[in-house]
Amino acid sequence: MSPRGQEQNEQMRTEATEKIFMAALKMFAMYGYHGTSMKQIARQSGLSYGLVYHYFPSKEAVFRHIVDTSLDNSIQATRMILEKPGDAWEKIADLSSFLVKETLNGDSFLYFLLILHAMVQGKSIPGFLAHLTGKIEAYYQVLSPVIAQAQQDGVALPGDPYVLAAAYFSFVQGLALLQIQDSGIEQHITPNLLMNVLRASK
Amino acid sequence: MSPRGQEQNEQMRTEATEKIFMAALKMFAMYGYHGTSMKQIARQSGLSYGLVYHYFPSKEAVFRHIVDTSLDNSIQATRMILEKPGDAWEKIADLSSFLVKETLNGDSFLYFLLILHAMVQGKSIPGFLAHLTGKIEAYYQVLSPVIAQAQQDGVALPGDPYVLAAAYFSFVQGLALLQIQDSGIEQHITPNLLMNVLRASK
DNA sequence: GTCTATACACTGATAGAC
DNA sequence: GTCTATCAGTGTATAGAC
Repeated sequence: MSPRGQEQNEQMRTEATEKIFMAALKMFAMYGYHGTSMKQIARQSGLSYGLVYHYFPSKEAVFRHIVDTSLDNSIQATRMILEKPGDAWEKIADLSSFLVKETLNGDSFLYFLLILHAMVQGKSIPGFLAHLTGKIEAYYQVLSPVIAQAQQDGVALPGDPYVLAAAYFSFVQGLALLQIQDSGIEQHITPNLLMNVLRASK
Repeated sequence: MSPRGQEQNEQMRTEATEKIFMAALKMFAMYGYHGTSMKQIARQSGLSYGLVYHYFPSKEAVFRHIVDTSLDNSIQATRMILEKPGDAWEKIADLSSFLVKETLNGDSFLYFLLILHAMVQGKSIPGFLAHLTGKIEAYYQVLSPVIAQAQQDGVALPGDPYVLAAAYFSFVQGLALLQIQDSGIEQHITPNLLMNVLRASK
């Protein structure tokens, strides 16, 4: 049999995939699917070109994996914030704070940038956009019941909670676009401004 | 000299460039810069491959021209709406109505899709993002004085009008993203929802 | 598991006939 | 002005040595 233990083998495997994941996330988030080459990913990861193809069958498979994982992580983080105790509007305030501070300026900014690229370029990858849209709708469904509660409390706008959730996340994506421009304006975006999309008029 | 009259020559020229423009707009708006090839543009325009290069020196030149023209048209349309008589909040209502109805669902939807691609892929075209950001800031400057007036009227949120203008247009771009998903939600977005980003709390 | 070398299709751009 | 043919470079993916 192999002189390497099974667990050591496993470790090499996960280490390599982790390196590929981080490199691909960075490159795809910055330059998009068509703007990134497998050569760039290999170089960024520090591994050889062929090794990337040892772990992933194609460039598209890498992209799908990165996008799926990023979305799942984002949804999970959102779900945890909304599941904490407190009234509906407080939860929305917490989420908005998280999104503006942590996500738009912090480390997980790459996630939102990646989703941006995925949505915009989804049409050119057959079957991808439908898959992506399904995942994003799961996002809406996490937020909409909280919005419905806030409506009952009289603090959120009337209207279909699902539509409002979609509008809210659209605004978040729009703010990620603002971040790309790097004009300094994004520093002045407050959680309050984001919450305004959902706030009742009077 | 040439058997063709000068004006006839001119007409062929403008006809061809117009065809290239429309084809490139459609392709770039749908598939982005890196996702579109010159072959596709030529095919879509109905002209030959070589002729595209007769009118434009490079793919990048085509892209820059399309993006610049689209942005200029959008800014011009916005300026015209905001210059009409009426109080500040009415102007914002008119603009929001225009953006939601005409732009996000109408023909000029391609413009916003194109800008989306341009911003997201701008990093991979040297010097392009800075140029683009400059143009978009002109956009903000058209809207911000109207917001300032609405603040004096007590109907708009307090805060830097320029930042609010940036947030407003970010939301519009976010809604264009929603349109890409084609889930039907975008049909339920109202001008009122868009205006909510700027509306005073109470 | 890791690497280098290579096959093969496609892309941007050019040349040159008409 | 319009077209086809072609070049040089790059991209994805694979083969095969270690």
